[in-house]
Amino acid sequence: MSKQEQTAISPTRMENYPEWYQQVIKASEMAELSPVRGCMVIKPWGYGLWENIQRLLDDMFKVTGVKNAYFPLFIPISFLEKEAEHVEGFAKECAVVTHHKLEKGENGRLVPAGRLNEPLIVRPTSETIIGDAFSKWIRSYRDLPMLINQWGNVVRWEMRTRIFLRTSEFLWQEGHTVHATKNEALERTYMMLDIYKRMAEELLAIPVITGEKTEAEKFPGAETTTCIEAMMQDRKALQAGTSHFLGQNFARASNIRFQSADEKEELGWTTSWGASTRLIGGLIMAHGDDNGVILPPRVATAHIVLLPILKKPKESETVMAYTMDLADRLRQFYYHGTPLRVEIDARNIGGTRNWDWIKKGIPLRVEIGPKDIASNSVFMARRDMDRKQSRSITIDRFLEEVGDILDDIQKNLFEKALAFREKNTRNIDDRETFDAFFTPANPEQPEIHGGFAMAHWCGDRKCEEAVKNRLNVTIRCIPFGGEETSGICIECEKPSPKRVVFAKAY
RNA sequence: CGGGACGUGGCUCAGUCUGGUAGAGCACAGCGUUCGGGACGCUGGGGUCGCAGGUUCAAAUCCUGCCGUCCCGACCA
Repeated sequence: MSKQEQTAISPTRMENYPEWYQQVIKASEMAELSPVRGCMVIKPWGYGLWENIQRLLDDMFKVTGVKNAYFPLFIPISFLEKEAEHVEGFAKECAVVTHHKLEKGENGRLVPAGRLNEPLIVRPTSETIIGDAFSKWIRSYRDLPMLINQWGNVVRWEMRTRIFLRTSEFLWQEGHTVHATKNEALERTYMMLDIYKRMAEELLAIPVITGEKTEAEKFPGAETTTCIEAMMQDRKALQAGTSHFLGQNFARASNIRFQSADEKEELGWTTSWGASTRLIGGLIMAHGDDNGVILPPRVATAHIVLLPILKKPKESETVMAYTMDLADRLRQFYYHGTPLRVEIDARNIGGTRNWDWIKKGIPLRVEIGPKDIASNSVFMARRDMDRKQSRSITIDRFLEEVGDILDDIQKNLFEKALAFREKNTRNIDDRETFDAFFTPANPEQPEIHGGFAMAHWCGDRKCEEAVKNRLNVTIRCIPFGGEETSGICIECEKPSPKRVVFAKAY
């Protein structure tokens, strides 16, 4: 065997990024493919992340007055038909329920029977069915704003699937609100986008750009779609959350009307906003390295694993007792409002045990052996640092500093990701440079290339499409903020007031 | 849905061209020796070779169809 440093994940990110992504998920036991085409099984280590994201996001929503509710999985086709653009956008990828029972057919196989009068679709999103409820719930301006969120699953029949990033069924949250005025609805749209930005940056440690989608990229039926866009380590963009201003389109379609203070009947103004299990894919691709996942402490399924060094039976008893006691003490520590999540792995399987946790990306590994106990210390390794930087630390200091250490990991991950994005974001002003930026040296086996190109765009859909056809590069968003600098469109050279974010995307 | 590759124990793959009814490494279980360590030895369990037909005395191997996975396009969170 060669003695050179071997990575736990093969291939490495540089060698083959898509394959690395799949191997990381397998090695970390976060999820796996299911027997159902395009659907995944989320395993405990992955689902734990989702639970944390869910809880923290939910808290942020509730602070702004949002309440949770639940609406049906099935939607009558006639509901989807109500909003023209909406149908256009989703009809192509709907799972349709046409029967309500099974009967024994030939060969004893079960066959669908009992055809439904009106087929149902499995929700690809719930604007229409929630709109229908809202139309009944809302009578007067006193009922507004209506602020509802639903945690659930949706189905979109995808051509090509990728675990966590694009599966036929995925878990998400969809918020739906109704307001008396346009401004209030717009305000809510931006408020929720800001929550997503905070969630991504503060909890997932993923820096994001906020902005507005172009006409071509916006949600079917929306007036405007806003989004957070993150850069993955292959320099592609990932849309990690969206918030839509729906104008009065869905209010009209679902007949959401209210009586205003001056006794007039008016149409409501609605918004919707969502974030999904795709976030987990983003987390993996933003922070993972060639040894596996690296979990940001704020959402990590577990924060710390205790690894007792068990040798001789006599010592083992002491070491185990000590380990259990340390676990208890750690669990009494509150990290950002929740008790530390501590695992104990007492398997006596040699170094494999350590590597299992490295691949899973747990922020802190703590070894406890007889020598540590004798010196009142533990041996601690941080997942965000080199393995050789493990160090001995006294128990007292560890207990005192554990929160700071986790915060430091969190901060370190964010800063690394931010530096990476900045390194791979460029202002580009001419087409030659632009095309070169997005063209791999070896098209047969494309190496990691490109990034975010901040370039001028005239606003014409045709130019956007031309770029997409030529390079498979799209406008990820028209970023908020940023200075208004006039320039010329990267495609047609007509004047443009502002740079937009061009990138290849997931 | 188009173009390409692939489908053999849990994982990675050999065997397929030139049919003779399954192999390796890793993982798993037991025992022992090691061990602040991705250890080693011995022993053992586990596969009707994606599915369904067909050709043949005989099919993982040849033929047809289907299903699934991955990559590249079209579509999308």
